Amino acid sequence: MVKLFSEDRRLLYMKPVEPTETEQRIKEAAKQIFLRRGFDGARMQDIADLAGVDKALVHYYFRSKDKLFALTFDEIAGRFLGQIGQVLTADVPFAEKIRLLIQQDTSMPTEYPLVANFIIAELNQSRSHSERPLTVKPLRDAHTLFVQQVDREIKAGTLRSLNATQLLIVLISLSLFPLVAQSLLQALLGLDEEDYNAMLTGRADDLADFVNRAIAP
Amino acid sequence: MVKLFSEDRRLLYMKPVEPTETEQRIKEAAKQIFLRRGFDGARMQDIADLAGVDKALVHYYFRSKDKLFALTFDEIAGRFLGQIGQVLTADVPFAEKIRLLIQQDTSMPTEYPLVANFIIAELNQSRSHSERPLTVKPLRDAHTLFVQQVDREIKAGTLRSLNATQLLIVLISLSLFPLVAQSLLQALLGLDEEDYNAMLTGRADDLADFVNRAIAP
DNA sequence: AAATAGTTTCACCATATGGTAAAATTATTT
DNA sequence: AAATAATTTTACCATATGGTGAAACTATTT
Repeated sequence: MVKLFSEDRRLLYMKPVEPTETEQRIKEAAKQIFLRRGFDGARMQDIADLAGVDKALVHYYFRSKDKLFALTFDEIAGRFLGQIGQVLTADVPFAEKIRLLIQQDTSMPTEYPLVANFIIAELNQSRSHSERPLTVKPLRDAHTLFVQQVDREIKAGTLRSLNATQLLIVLISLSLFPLVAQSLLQALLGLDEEDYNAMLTGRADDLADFVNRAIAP
Repeated sequence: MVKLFSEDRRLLYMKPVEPTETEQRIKEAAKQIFLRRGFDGARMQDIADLAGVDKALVHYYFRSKDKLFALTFDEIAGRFLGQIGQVLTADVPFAEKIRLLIQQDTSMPTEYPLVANFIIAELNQSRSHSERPLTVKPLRDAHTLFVQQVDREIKAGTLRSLNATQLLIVLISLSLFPLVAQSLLQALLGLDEEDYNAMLTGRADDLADFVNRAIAP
């Protein structure tokens, strides 16, 4: 039996064999480093160190920094956007959906703000997006669904007439900005991290109430 | 007459003589580069090129990348935060203030999103803030004033009872997030830059209306 | 005009960094 | 157990990058 592509299987664009444990460790390390430092700030050496392997191994498994980054970015962004999309398309009453959207973001593991921030920062550097709009595709569908639901509710008279897309932007803004701009807001409000997080906790209900008042017929 | 500090006057922490035209060009170039690429992505060479001078001159005037960045950051952040603070403390009716807050952000020169983004990104890298909380001081005052105004309005019955700080966060979120996360939202909504900007334009009135409904007694 | 001070350019350095070839080692096949 | 393939380590390389000293040049003083 002939083995094609020997010595190089990690580079193929087909699902390779089981990912080694090493490979996983490197991936996880890459995630941590890229998340915290961004593409430009990340060092292949740091990733290797965190994974406890030699730098050459990182290249062995992922070829280049760009490739490793692309992979990492897609994974992070995919999960993140998937979550948002899921809520957006969830089959729950509208008022509840608002609470969910906001709550999910403000009650997430510590990593979440990093994630939101990372995605936005790297998208803005246009390093990641242009070639891979795929990640965002499911979100676009979510958008469509959301607009439909809003329009339905408007027709049903349970919502005042408004632009669904604008509402969506409002909701995402309210839920994500406090995470993305945590450092800025902390400074502005004069809060340390603990106080700030305390302030975010339990905010969902108030915010949902806030929004519901604004969109009531 | 003895001249102290010869050959080195640019490095003193006292207001030096007139800033040279060259010095200004370098500062402006630094602003552009740092704004677009961030600290890690910025290259001293690029700054020099953009300013049309030799790289050594950049160091002559500003010593190190860190120093140049610190200077640039303070200037950018100072102006930006100052603007927000100004609106926050402006002596206008409350409803109007909301419109102003939102409008100023959505009707600014193209540079504005970059600025907001830059500040948040660099603050998050904690590269800039910890040593220089100064920049944010005026904003803290603005915060205090804003809270007072809201509380006054609540007592006067023109506002329903709510947490002023939370309201402030809402307002800033609504105005800044669409700028900060433009790339993300564009992708999500499937809009190109032109469409996106069109969507933002004229949004202020609707948003003000939105908020006013939410906070009406 | 000589001297001094300030500005700009040139030629470099040291180090950091992404990346690689090849040897060494450890599975896996046959 | 030989042979083959996959993994890991070692020792590098080329280039990019922040930074600097000194020469060259231009203003300013005296």
